[in-house]
Amino acid sequence: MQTKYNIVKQAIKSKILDGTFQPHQKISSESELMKQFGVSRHTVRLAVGDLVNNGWLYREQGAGTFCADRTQENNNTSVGNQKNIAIITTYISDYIFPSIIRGAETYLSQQGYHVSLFSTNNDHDNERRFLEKILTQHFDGVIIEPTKSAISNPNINYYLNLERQNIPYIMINAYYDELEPLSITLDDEKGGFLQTEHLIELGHKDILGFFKNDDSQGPKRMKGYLKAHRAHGIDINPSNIVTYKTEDKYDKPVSDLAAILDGPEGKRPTAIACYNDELTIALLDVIRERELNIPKDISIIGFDNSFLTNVSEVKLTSIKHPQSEMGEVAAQKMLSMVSNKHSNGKSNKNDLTSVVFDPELVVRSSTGLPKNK
Amino acid sequence: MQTKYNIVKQAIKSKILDGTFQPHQKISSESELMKQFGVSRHTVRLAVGDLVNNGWLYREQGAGTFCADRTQENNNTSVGNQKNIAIITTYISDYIFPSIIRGAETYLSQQGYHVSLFSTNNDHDNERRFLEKILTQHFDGVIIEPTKSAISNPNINYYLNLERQNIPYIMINAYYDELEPLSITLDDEKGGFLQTEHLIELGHKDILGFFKNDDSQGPKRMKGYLKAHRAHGIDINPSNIVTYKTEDKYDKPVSDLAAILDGPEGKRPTAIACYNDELTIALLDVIRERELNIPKDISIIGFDNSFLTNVSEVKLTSIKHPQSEMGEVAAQKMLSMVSNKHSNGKSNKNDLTSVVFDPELVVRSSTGLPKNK
DNA sequence: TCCGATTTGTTCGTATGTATG
DNA sequence: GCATACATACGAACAAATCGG
Repeated sequence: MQTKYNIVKQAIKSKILDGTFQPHQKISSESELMKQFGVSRHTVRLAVGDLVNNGWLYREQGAGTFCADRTQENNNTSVGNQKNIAIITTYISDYIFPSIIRGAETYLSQQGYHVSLFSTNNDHDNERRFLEKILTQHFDGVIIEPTKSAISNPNINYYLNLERQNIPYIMINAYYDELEPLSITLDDEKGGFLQTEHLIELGHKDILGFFKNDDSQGPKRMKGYLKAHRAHGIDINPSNIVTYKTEDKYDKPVSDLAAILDGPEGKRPTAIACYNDELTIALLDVIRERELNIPKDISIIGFDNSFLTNVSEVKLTSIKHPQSEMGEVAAQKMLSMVSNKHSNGKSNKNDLTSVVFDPELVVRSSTGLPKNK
Repeated sequence: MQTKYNIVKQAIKSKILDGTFQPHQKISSESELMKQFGVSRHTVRLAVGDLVNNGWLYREQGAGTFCADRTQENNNTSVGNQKNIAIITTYISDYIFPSIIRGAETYLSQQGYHVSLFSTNNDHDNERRFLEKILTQHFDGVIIEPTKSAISNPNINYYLNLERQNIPYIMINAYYDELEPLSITLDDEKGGFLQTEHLIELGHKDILGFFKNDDSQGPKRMKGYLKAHRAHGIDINPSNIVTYKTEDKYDKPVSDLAAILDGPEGKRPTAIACYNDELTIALLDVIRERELNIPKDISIIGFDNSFLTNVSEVKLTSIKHPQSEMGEVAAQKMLSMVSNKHSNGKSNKNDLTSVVFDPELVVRSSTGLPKNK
């Protein structure tokens, strides 16, 4: 329910949580807020009044409204033995995310932790909402997959606030470079390299590459693609690289491939390297429609070695992603960070280093020798 | 300082303290208070709003303002704003479960609830462990998908204990018959009927049916399969029914189908009705290996209308399962049960009835006319 | 010390939206 | 469908406290 006073309320709360308003600092006056949000004084007072009631602000007649100091309000911190870990991912129900989550959930659950899941649907606003929730309510730690990790993140302040409040967080799959956080990732560049090298070694020289470019995995995989070409002394045709954003994933790559396949036959690529298996499955339909045989007419390789490699008539060659293992490792690290926090200080330095998984090539039937070889 | 709203406030508070207003009793309406004290509505709302904030009253739109029950609000003061709902399913990361969970999680999260997930992996011991946790720690409600709902449940006592402790629970997908709980399900029998009837109407008379038999959905879908045969006056070949347990789902149906397809051609069924899409995808491989064309040589129909209907070269005809909608409805009902508990008693009877979703047939390319027709 | 500008506090009026019974 | 009751929102006025000059 989006009421005006609620919008004002959330906006003020956000500014407190992201550190714009520091404790005991004066916030905007009522008349300023009226202008800012284009609402009546009544509405502003409702919003501010709510926040005062919940301990976020305090008012002083004649002086102004001030940010409250919530530093040690947490008398309820140790609500018994209720330990909470949050997992934030872009999606929870799609593709390989369920596997990653399961790996973490199983471990955390066994260790007696409560696990809360949130999915940002690749939206920074949602990410902010959840970070606010974590800062507000009591959580012992967060495992987070960054949203749109390739572009600069508007919620950096919230992460810094997590650090200030001593709430440990771990990033998986990717990380925001500015933060240099503890992270559990796959070596995406090497993965992209293995993908392309496999095709090159089969004899392909004209390899179409599809890469998502709004998370940081995409550019890294593309870098591997380029490196493999260079390492084998093969020229790269710039038009062989197609990039797309998450919101276009259902349309752009499909129509781009269709255009290429319907173009002059001589210029048709003999192989395709895909950002992931999900895209590969989508592109299969384009190839089928044109009655091209895989891998005789065209080879195609996926990424992540997900369950999707196995659902179609063509079994996909792919690159192994640790999936549930990644989740489990993240969970283990998280718990050792949580216990370190309590035992205050030094610990196994082992536990506090980032992990980079090594990708492996898994060959199935979607890749083969090029036609004219 | 005697402000008008303070006078009103004190007067109402007095009536609560001297027992004029008993817990859950409706107090005077805002317009009545306006008359009584000769003040504006705004002033009344200020006074009442303060009392609501301090837990003396609660308001219900359209109904009135009521005296709160402050009898055992002791622990509530600090922990009270942390609302916890548990979701227990057999799996969290597989198949359609992520979608169901997402539907519930999104709604509960929006309403400010804290959601904890647990997966039993179809094991009664795990189910018991989680129920113990819920009984021990503070949870406001549970959304649960029964584990092995077809066979008698060893944890019935735990459910009865939930009732005794006044912790509301809702079952989704299936329910333990003995408990007669509030449940959100799909009409599985009708789904099975639609599946089979679709094949019969296409002209199939020899229809192989695969049904899981350790959850209650399986037998119901099978019942629909049988009913459709009877409704169309078609004899049922007993050997056309294959049942399997969850732990055999990767082996038994596949080997059984292989044996049948490798048998005498005359006795080969012309169509297959599957317990769900996941099984359907697995069986596709068996059919492909024998180079049979779908749907020309054999039709196959799935169940749940999951994302798997769309990943293969053959797009699966299936039966629609509400998935995320089921989760959301369960979450809504859960919250109205939780709030009823607090306002103690009467409520919309609407909210407290079970929901049975109506399945729909979704036709794609995996079903067609039988060969000799 | 007083003034005036600013800021929050109290109070009234009015209107429309939405849930309940 | 209708009356009732609470929810949201705009406008206006005056009071009381604060703060810099």
